[in-house]
Amino acid sequence: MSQSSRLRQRGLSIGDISARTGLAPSAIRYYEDEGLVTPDRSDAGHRRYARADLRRLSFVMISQGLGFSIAEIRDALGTLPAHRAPNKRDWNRISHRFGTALDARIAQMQALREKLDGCIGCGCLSLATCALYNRRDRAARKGAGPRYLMGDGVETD
Amino acid sequence: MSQSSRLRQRGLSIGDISARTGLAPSAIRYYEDEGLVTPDRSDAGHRRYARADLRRLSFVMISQGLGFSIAEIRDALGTLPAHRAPNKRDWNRISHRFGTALDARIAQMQALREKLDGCIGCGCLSLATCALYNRRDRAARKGAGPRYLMGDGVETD
DNA sequence: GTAATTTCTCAAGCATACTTTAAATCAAGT
DNA sequence: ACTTGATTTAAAGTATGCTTGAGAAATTAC
Repeated sequence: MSQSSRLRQRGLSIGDISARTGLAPSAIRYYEDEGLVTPDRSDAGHRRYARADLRRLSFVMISQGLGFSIAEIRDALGTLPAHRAPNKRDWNRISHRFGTALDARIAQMQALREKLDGCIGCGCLSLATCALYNRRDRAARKGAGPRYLMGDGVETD
Repeated sequence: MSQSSRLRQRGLSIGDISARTGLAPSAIRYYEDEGLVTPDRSDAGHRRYARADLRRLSFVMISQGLGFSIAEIRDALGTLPAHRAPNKRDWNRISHRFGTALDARIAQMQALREKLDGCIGCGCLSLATCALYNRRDRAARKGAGPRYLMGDGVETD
């Protein structure tokens, strides 16, 4: 590791950030392209990150893990104060917001699960009449959307 | 619609299937490329579907809505009897399997939600130490994975 | 001082799940 | 018969979230 402890002139290098977050440098650069972090530049044009960016990026990782898209994460990060490092209170507010959204998703999955149960029971898996299968449910999915947290396969009982 | 009622010589056209399932012809062809349906061909090379394919495709739609990937759906369909039209019992079995997988996903989301709560409480959203943020959780996501059911944004409380 | 490592940018590639487009053929209606 | 509409193929495009590769410049290590 370059010299993460001395912090060089100003800030951490992308390698330091990569080592500390576990994110690949390419991913970190991609997040910058997407506006999730905006590091300074050294005289030579190398990225220099602030310590606060570590927390910012870990929020990104966590949110990704929770299934939120880059766009959603960008929006959430946009609510953080611009000219001072976010504090604990700021992060709690933003995390709480995601927690609420997560609850909504869980509730929706449970609702679908119950509908599926209904379908299993009545054997109606036939379309037009099936409660699982209607425009509302399908129209609710927009774009390629965020990824699933657990891509676990279908396990047999 | 061509002549869906008379069934022509043998089976339904892709247009009939599209009209009945709501799927775009391009999607239906794509599902064929992916091995989810294997229609016959007319003398001229046009696809001819059996009635059983309607149920098969609605299963695909429902499963997609539940967040399963094409690969998972293909695997599940692979367990259906090959040389007779699947009956109610077959569909129930396969649906039940997906229901179980869905339950597992819900449970995992709830676990993550609880971890997030813990993080909000302790303000630990800092990385290495955060329970939400570890290789296990992240490694569990494979590939681009299936899409979310509801791409609903983050709503404010 | 020199070699090895890191970083830089930009473009292209990969996976998933499709849609769109183009040019051609087939089927249906009148 | 002729026109309109449906279907065919293969290839390319779209969106998301990155990774990989190439070539060059900067930095670090010895």
